[in-house]
Amino acid sequence: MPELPEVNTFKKYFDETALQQKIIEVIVADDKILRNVSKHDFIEKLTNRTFINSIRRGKYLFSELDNQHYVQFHFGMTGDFKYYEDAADQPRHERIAFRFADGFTLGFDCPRKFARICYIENLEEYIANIPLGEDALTISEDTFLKLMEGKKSTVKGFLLTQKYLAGVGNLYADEICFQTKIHPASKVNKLSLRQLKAIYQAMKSILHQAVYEAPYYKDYPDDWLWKAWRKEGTLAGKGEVKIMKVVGRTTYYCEGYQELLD
DNA sequence: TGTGATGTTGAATG
DNA sequence: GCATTCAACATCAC
Repeated sequence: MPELPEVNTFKKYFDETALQQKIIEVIVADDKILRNVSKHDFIEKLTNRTFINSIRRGKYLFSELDNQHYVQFHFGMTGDFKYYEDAADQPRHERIAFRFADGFTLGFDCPRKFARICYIENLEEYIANIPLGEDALTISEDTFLKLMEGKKSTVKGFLLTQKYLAGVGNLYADEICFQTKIHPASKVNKLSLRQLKAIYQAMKSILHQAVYEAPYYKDYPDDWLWKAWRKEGTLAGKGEVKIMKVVGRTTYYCEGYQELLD
């Protein structure tokens, strides 16, 4: 699930459940998703600490501890939080869990272990050293246009590259292309300035709607490509929905409706 | 049974 | 060095 809007939902969930509570126990059932820290050190560093804040950038969630260090949560493809009291509610693929003083537990569920959890002592320095662009929700049009300038990659490939801008994933990239009537395999350097600006505007509008107006997929507007997602067929007045691979990712687009500039 | 999945990365290539 | 592509990662659902 987790692209920018979903991670934003995770942040809200985290803030509502985990902040300002003493962590009395850290459970590491599987240390595969711990990256720069050993299981032993992670447990030691977090036990008896308290989360006091969280920051989202792109698809990353950085949770601040009361010693000004941070825990990074990246959800990979299948990461999710679950806050529960009864052990029977423990998620099936819980890899890491924090037990709080109030008896509740925040579990990090992740069937496919593509998630990454790190311990960060200096957040600014850390972010400066990973290839992570500005957040897609707040990046300025000027910066966005400068980034796209002269790029030979496909539009979709550009939007998915987190070092350019952080937060757009496979499904939102398709939606942005659909709403701007641009084929996802079009080359960035073949687009007009008007089209580049349209991509920026569509990205802003789509992410904004998803973050602020549609907390669940089912709430998305009916005219989004999403509604036709996962099935090929005719989209009223817009043509045939087709599936192809672009930069190795499954891509939905509307043939004849989205212009291919190659 | 085989296939593919909403993400990232590091090696390979141009 | 830079831009870009692609296989690999681990597991499960269809």
